[in-house]
Amino acid sequence: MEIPPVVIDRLPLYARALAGLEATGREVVSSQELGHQLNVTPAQIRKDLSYFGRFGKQGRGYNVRKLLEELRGILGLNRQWRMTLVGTGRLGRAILGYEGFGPQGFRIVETFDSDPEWVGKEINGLTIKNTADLEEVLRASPVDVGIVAVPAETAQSVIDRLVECGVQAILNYAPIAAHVPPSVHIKRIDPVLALQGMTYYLKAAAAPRK
Amino acid sequence: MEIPPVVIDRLPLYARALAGLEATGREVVSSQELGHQLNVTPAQIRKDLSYFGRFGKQGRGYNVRKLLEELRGILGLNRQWRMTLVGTGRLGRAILGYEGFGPQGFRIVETFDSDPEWVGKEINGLTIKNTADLEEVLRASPVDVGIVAVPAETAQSVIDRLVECGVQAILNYAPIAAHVPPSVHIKRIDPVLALQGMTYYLKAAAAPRK
DNA sequence: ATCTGTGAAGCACTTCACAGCG
DNA sequence: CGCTGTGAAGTGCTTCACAGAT
Repeated sequence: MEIPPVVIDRLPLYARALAGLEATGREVVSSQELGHQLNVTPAQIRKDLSYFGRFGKQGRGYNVRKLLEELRGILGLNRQWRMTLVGTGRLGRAILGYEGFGPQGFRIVETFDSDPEWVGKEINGLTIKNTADLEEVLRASPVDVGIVAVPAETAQSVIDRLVECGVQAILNYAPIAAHVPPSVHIKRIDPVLALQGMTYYLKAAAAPRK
Repeated sequence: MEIPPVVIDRLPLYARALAGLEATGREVVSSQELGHQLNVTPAQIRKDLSYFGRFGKQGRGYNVRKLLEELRGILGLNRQWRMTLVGTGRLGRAILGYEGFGPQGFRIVETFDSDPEWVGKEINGLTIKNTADLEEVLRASPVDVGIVAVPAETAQSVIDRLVECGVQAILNYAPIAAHVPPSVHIKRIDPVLALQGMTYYLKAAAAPRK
């Protein structure tokens, strides 16, 4: 069956909430309660889950541990995912230092920069390699995900090369709308776009200028 | 007229592409070319713009400078927006150092932390204030946007307090689904969710484990 | 001849509403 | 009796297709 992409995007949200509930020792949860916690309608949650199976018990709700395990299986969260970071500028180094990836099974195992000043240096236990050697390094040490944190001008070419290396998922921090073949998944992390999408609604009620 | 939210989210994308074209001296662009650059159908672009007016010339396309100016006006990108950052941990400090906000008119003018170790210290020319004094500080120095970079446990309470201070837009880096009144706009920046939404598609074709 | 602006058609996602099970 | 699972109805967004402007 073909699952709507929006559904896939909500599953990690459910998984995270369930992990929180499990940590508190909660055993059962209803779609109503989960929905309230996540700002999602209960019907939406039930419909989303119904694409994958029947995980609940009528009259009771969902077993927290069991549903979490199911979602982890569906999303592939039970594995370790190998990632490469390209670009070790300010932003790239912040990504390298981000503590949020590891606990969720995402590990940066290779990192690249094109500045000779940085190549060979070590950050967080990783030696920065030369972007020129990307293909060679990734051939010996394949990764599942590419993280792009290079300037806008070089981002598309870096993405092309990652795709050429067989990388199927890319997290793009560069402010460009990248082109990738249909088989490759790419998501943009772009705080400026997020802000600009909100200012539209603020125009009328802007805080007094100082 | 009520504009679909997805339309608003695409406008900043158009504005960015137009700014790029303007920088190269381009005077006219068609919906076809813009769409090709951004992976958006030409019809979508024309429809989106038609919510706000008739900016193009039939047979020719859109004047780059004029359309960009229109979009800036619609989105409120011609102003300076005052922001506050709450949380100066690793992530918060990276946000403070991010060079992408300033050129787009977004300026962090107040920053807070609850750790006495950090309060009073100066980063990037900003003195870190005590989160306990949030209300007092923002009363004297109101902001348009709040950026939340505190741990998950305290994020909701910080968001509540920002809302109480009249902040109408929030950029949330904490891994929680926050609750805000309908009048407040909030967007999540969450690379882990983004990754988890892609691994679903990778499960089948994962790179060989090392 | 070309490209916009736009009603109308089409598609995708969300919500409803209720049968059925625990 | 409560809560799931799910067809069917409803909603909102996208794409089509073409009249009309230059």
